[in-house]
Amino acid sequence: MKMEKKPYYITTAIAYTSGKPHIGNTYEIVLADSIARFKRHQGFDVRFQTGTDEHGQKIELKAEESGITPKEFVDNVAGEIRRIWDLMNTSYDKFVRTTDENHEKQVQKIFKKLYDKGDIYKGHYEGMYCTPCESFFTSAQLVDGKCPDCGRDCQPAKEEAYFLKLSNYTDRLIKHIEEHPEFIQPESRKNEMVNNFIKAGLQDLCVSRTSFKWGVPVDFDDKHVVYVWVDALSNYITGLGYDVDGNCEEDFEKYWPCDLHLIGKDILRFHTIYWPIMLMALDLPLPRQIFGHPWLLQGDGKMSKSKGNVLYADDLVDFFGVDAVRYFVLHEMPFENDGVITWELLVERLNSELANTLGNLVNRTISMSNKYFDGVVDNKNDDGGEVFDGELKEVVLNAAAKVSEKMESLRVADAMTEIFTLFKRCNKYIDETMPWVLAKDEAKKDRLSTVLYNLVESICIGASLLDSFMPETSSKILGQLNASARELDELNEFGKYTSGTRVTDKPEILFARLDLQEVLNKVEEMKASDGADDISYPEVAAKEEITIDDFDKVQIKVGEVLACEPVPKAKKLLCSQIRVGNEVRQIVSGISMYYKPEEMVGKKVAVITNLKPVKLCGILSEGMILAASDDNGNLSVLTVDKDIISGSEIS
RNA sequence: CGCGGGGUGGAGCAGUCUGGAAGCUCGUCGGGCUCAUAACCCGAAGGUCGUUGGUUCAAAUCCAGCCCCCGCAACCA
Repeated sequence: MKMEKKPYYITTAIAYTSGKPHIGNTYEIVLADSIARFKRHQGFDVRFQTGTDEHGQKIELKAEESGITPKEFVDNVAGEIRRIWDLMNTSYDKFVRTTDENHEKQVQKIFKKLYDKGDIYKGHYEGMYCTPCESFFTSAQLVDGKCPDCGRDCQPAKEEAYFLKLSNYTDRLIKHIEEHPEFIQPESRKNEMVNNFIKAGLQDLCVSRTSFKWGVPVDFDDKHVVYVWVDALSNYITGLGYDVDGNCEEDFEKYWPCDLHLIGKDILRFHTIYWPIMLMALDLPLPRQIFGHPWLLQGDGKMSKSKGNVLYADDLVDFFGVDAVRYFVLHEMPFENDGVITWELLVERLNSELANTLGNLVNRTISMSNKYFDGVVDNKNDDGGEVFDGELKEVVLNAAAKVSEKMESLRVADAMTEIFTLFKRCNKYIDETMPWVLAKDEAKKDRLSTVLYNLVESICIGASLLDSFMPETSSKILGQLNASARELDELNEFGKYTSGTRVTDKPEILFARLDLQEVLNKVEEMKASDGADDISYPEVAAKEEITIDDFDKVQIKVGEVLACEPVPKAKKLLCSQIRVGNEVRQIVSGISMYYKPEEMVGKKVAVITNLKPVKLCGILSEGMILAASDDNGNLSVLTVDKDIISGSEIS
């Protein structure tokens, strides 16, 4: 009788559809995919869900800028995201969109139910409000009492809003976390959540907005739309066919509670506090585990278009192939700390592990089989009286258990290391047994055949294990060996490869070595061609028209920088002494990221001289140096074209 | 004293929770081998584990102070 498969439900966070996902976003889905695939190999009935979060003001605005409807906008981006997920060969079972009709309907019902239960109540969101921007800010966010976005005045305002009451459930949540140590992973994050947020006292969560329309409407109060969290987090249950009224689909009964929510560390708070509380309010069981993975950073940390170091999955795939990219993000990411991805590192990994260790192993094994036995791999059971076979088999037969052990604690990178240990052992075995020497001795023919059989069999086991992480490579290898994939529980037996099978006579190179310099050159070319048709001029919101009299209120003069030094304790500020005519002013400017103090000295710059002095970081600033800046983090101070005496008025 | 993360051979990291001979990949040097994708295998050099002090028979690991780096927040007049 066949055992009923145990269900296993894994999700990624749903991706926000404000733009094309970069390699960091892609990391999460690949990580989830490797776990999902492995669980399937372990015999679980896996449900793997991902999707897109498509509502919100930002999307409403972006769509407006592009002159299309929000729905058209998110359809585009969601399609793009799905294309990349598919390109990465991820095996999700369900792609949920928060604009799905069913999702929206259930979100409304969830909202209503929580309202009826009293877990959601109507209140007021208070803060400083900028009318033109339709945005609330806390007073701390304001810049000199003005809107940080547009610089205009803000008024204290109250907006009607619905709130999720958290206090009803915090005790239960703390208890749950304490009783389920595996609930929040990695563990270092657990303490952060409990100590920093839960025990510090939770503020009720604002769950509706009236300031934009692109969202799920609150059906009993049409001024409001449901704000991000109730909408987005619900996807984990609506995607399974959850129904508030109890008419849930079979999938929901089968797969909920979720076994693993895989998310970025930045949204751990929402998943470990608000989401469980929502579930408690709905009388649903909590997910078993939430894992906040680290971030994949690019190059020297910051990514910016001007530096050209934003990496996208599809570009990387063009260069290296899907599995090399999967290998990189899965194997080169530290478990808890952020990882770094660069072209240099990718090339290095590709060459050393994939091309040298794995690709070359498969290639040399197949070549020898062809050379010595016309491709036929026979097990003659001749160990040549040596210990090497036993040592090889021990490593090979232990691999599956070791991989499983690592995967149990979600140590995906370590699991892959175990597989490569197997392949490295195979390379060593070749050196130990020296098939080319055996080939010269007719009497050693059976031994030679056995050696090659052992290699092929070992590679089959390794390739089968590799399937969860690099599915395409796994099937390529097995294809070349004319072998079929094996399930995990078949990997603890050596000798399942059918003796007498013929391997391919045309071994395909699995991973070609790449020359770093060539890759870097191509990357430059790519950037250049991207840049050519993609110069993005800064988009600066137009200000209202002014008269010459308005302009005349501003006094600008030429000032010569006499001295300049950094402001202690301030990161961005430089303090300059500037001669303006016959006076010397002290001016503080936020330019230290772009100019060294000594570079400033001697420059003749444009200075606004009749600006009300203020203190910045405790230092008096009597004016302002004019500078231009773009969206890509470049800044340039204005200087005079021909030499002219300091103090000259600019008009 | 804003919040957080980190400082381990030339580079990138693991090990830190649960003290007990300092490990992995790349690079360098030497050797072996020629089946293979200038690949593979073996060996070596190279680290007072940021710093100071404490606990201990024993500290990269636990405790306290300090220094430096990176995000975020704040200062971009």
